[in-house]
Amino acid sequence: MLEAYGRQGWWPVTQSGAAGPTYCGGPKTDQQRFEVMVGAILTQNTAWSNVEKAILNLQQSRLLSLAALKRVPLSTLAKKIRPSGYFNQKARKLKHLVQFLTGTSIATLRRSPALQLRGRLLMLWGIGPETADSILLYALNKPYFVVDAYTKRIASRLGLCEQGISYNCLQAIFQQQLPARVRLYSEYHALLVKHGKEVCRPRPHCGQCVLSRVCQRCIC
DNA sequence: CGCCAGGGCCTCA
DNA sequence: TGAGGCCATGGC
Repeated sequence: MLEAYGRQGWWPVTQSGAAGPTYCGGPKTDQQRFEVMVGAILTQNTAWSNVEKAILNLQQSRLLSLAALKRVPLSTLAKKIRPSGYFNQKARKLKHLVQFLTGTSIATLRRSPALQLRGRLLMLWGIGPETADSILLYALNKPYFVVDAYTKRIASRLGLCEQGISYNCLQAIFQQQLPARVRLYSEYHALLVKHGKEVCRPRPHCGQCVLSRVCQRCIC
């Protein structure tokens, strides 16, 4: 996939001066780390293009910061993130994230033990395993492999697992087979998303699939 | 028009 | 623990 698609440089973040999101291969500042966490919640079961609209709204309203999100009323926040869907739920989820981050600094979070940190994230209302691992990997640079719907679909079609495999089991399969390196996990997940979006779709385009040689579902 | 998108919570067996 | 309902917008 890397040969076919090239480096993805996830997670996409906005950059002052740039028109759209940029892919710089990981967040450089606490502001970008915070933006990754917000995006991780907004993109739950939602196309990223819709998340971009919501993040742009937040940015133009000067709401894309911890302090601003703390102040803004829930109903106002919900209106701003409307394009990302599930906006009432997601507004509440962002408030819970903000409450969590108010207790510590991002620097402190990055220094704390990864396993304990994951547990604390999972305690938050609105953060499940995928969102927690996205935050851990892409915002805090902890080596957790992110499993999503694309990952499950591709892995099951390849014959690596059953369709109904649990999150933790599929994550364990990847983590047992790969060295625990942040850059590797980041790029691997991004490539799976790219492949799942464009080729290994619900109705797969096996003719253009670079994995067809090793795929059990391929009829070619 | 229907399907799908980088889930998670709640309820009920 | 697992299946099912619910949350909601926008692109194709």
